[in-house]
Amino acid sequence: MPPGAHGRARVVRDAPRGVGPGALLPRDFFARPAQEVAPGLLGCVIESQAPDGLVAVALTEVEAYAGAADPASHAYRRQTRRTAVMFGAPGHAYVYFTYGMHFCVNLVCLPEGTASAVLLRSGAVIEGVALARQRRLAARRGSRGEPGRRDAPGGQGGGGPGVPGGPGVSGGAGWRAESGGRGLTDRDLARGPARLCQALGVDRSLNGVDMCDPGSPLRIRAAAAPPGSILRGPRVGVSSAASVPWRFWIAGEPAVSDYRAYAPRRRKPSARP
DNA sequence: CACCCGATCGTCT
DNA sequence: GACGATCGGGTGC
Repeated sequence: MPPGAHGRARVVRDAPRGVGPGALLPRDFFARPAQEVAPGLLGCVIESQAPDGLVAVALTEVEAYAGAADPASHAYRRQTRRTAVMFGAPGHAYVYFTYGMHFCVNLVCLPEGTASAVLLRSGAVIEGVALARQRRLAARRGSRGEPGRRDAPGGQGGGGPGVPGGPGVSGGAGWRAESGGRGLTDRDLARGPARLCQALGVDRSLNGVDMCDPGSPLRIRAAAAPPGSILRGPRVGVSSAASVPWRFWIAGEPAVSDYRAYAPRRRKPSARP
């Protein structure tokens, strides 16, 4: 069973009418419910313009969150300081921090005063691959000790996984970086919401930025997914409304999260005497 | 490959 | 005081 096969179903969507490929998506594109916007975002390109360079990612997987109508949404109960951006104007980025170490980014939908958003889950890096890889590796080091060890020579002797001429899904995907790219394939650069943010250099400082502004550090350009390529299924890691099929992805794309049904974590047993 | 677990902290109850 | 819209490393089959 391929990733995300659970509950999959084909989706027919309306292409972003009147928006030529490469143009920034207009704000009114986002002034609709997230579940309508979401499939239209697949194939579109997120551009991150930072001092250290440009990274562009073509979206392959997204999830819709319907605010007040959706128990799984951060905006389900009421507006808080954290979720304020979701209640603002459409076309802006809602960035949140989770698990004490990761960022995730959403695109705000519906007009101001109402909350709805699309979580960007995965993408394929189509520009700035070297920078994206550098950021991913840096984040990896930072999260877990091991500060030293810069490019331990060690050689990748051992019985490396090899995988020389495997049936590459999209050409040469799957090759590892020569130095230090231990196990980090192109496919994994922006696969998963937190990894996507790492690759793009997205953090708290970008919360609220306007994705429709050409001068913004984070922008989104129109592009089409292959016709008939969009599938949908339940959202990942969602504890409520788990059966709502508001996760959308591009069929056959390597850069899509593995499907994991929600499972409550076990709590640390209280060591009481 | 499947499953388990630890890291780590802002947010809400 | 719990618990995530997660990730990555480890273990064990």
